[in-house]
Amino acid sequence: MTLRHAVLAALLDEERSGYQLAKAFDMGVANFWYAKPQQLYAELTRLEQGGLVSGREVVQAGRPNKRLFTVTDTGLAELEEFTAAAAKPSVLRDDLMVKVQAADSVDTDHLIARLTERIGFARTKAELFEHLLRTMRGDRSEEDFLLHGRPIGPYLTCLRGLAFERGNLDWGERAIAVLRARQDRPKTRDAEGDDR
Amino acid sequence: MTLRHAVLAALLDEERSGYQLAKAFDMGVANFWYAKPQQLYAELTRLEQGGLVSGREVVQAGRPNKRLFTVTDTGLAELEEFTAAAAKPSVLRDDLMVKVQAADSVDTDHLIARLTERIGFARTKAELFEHLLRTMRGDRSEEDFLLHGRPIGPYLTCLRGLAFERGNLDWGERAIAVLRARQDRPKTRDAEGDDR
DNA sequence: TATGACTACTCACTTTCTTGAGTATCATGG
DNA sequence: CCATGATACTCAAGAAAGTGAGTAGTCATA
Repeated sequence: MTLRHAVLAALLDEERSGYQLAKAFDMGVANFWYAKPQQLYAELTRLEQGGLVSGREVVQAGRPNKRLFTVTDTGLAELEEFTAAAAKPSVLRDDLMVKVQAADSVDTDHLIARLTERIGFARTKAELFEHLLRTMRGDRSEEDFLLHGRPIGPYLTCLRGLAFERGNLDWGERAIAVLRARQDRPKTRDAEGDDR
Repeated sequence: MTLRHAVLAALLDEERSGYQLAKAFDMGVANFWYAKPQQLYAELTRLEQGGLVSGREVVQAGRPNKRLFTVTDTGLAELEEFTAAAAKPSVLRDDLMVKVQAADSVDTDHLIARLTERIGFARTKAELFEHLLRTMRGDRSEEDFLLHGRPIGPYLTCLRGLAFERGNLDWGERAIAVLRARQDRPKTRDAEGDDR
């Protein structure tokens, strides 16, 4: 039930509409969580019913009206409580890992294709994060921003996101190099005969 | 529906019982996926019904009998197909990120406590992975293993797991340092009054 | 003038994940 | 001799997450 808290956290520094949230959570700009629009609208409804956020209708000319949501004091209290409780250890849960785990039994070219995809994706995201970080800190240095800038939460999660994507990148390149090298020289020494 | 494939991948290099799988997936030794015992038993049943794995009863003295599962050719084909399809971009989905995202509105000491927990956890896992890697490669060097050793899949995923945990570690320490420094000097310069 | 793209959102449904409880046997230690 | 813990699983229920399809108006492009 963390989507709930992720939404609260996303509304903290600015009131937003469901649609805006949807954009952010879908594009992965919200580097700390991911969700589909439908989930967000549903969650916002629940949060509003529970009094954790409050929405106000904004009438717009030339486009549909929208509802902007803000976190209430109850919502803040909920977040506080959530933070006070132990976080569950994060686990990597990743399609690509499963595929690589099966590397010995599966077509190497396919695998390299998947890794290449991932590298491209990681590179794009890394650039996006770098851009976001620059935007957040404006003209000051990173050290300066980390000490005095605001909001610091999004900056820190963005840093993690960036490191994560760089990790994807490095690992992906390494894995491809390894798989290629093994492809060129399929069997040597101890790898003779069998496998499965 | 990737648990399905994760189970197949885990059965590749050795036949295993549901119980063994459960241990591995629960402890996070299976660094590429995570699942509860009940899920695994359920999944194994489904896989067997679909003919993707086959189980054989092993009668044991002094303890309950168990069923060991192997991947069938159909199962291998399924994995192959799975690998051929594009992987969905992995996303960080992590309680702790949500908490840090809310850093500006939430108690800093709580947050530091959560980060400290995570660091401890990451350190343990990193050591576990290092140990696993050493065990897998035996007395040879990493380069040597990467080129000639087997199975290579688990080694590669383990490398990713290790890098990931090191990333957690570094980031966690950085974040704590930042939060502490800001706590000591809560408002300076540009941070007065307003924010963002 | 219709085609697609963007804003803004809703409904209904399915799959997946998580939780809690329960069964049964054997080995170990106090 | 009784408690604890490991092995080896099953059943049932619920919460969370994900999917597909649909509505409806506006705007720019072709």
